[in-house]
Amino acid sequence: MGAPRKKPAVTTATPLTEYQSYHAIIRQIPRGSVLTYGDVAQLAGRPGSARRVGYSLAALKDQTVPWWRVVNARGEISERSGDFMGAAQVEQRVSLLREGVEFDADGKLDLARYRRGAPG
DNA sequence: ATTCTGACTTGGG
DNA sequence: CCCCAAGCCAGAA
Repeated sequence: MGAPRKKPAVTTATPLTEYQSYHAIIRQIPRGSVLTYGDVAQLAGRPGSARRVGYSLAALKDQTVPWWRVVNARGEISERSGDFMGAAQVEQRVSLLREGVEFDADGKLDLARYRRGAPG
């Protein structure tokens, strides 16, 4: 074929980075509901990459992402590194409490109840 | 280019 | 209930 291919005149839409795809999913979690890291990874079509969902949140700058609605598979708020006195964990818990999510004495929430798509 | 790092999950003992 | 090993793989240095 004739003309050599050149660079597209207009920048093609950059595909979402993996992190952005996780953030897009997290943005859709309704108030008062949660999703686990594994759920987010799976919904993004990357089962097995749960860990990286957390990493994507650690790198988060976009304030519109409700990061506090993501908990681990045991219904707990995960610890992060470099979190002085667990301040970030407290912040997450308070945010969820404000949305009506209740925690038991062990600091765990009932996934069967609050996980997005769960009854009740 | 290469190496190191995780806000996790699952399965097995 | 606890602890551990393996799997995951894009970013950051």
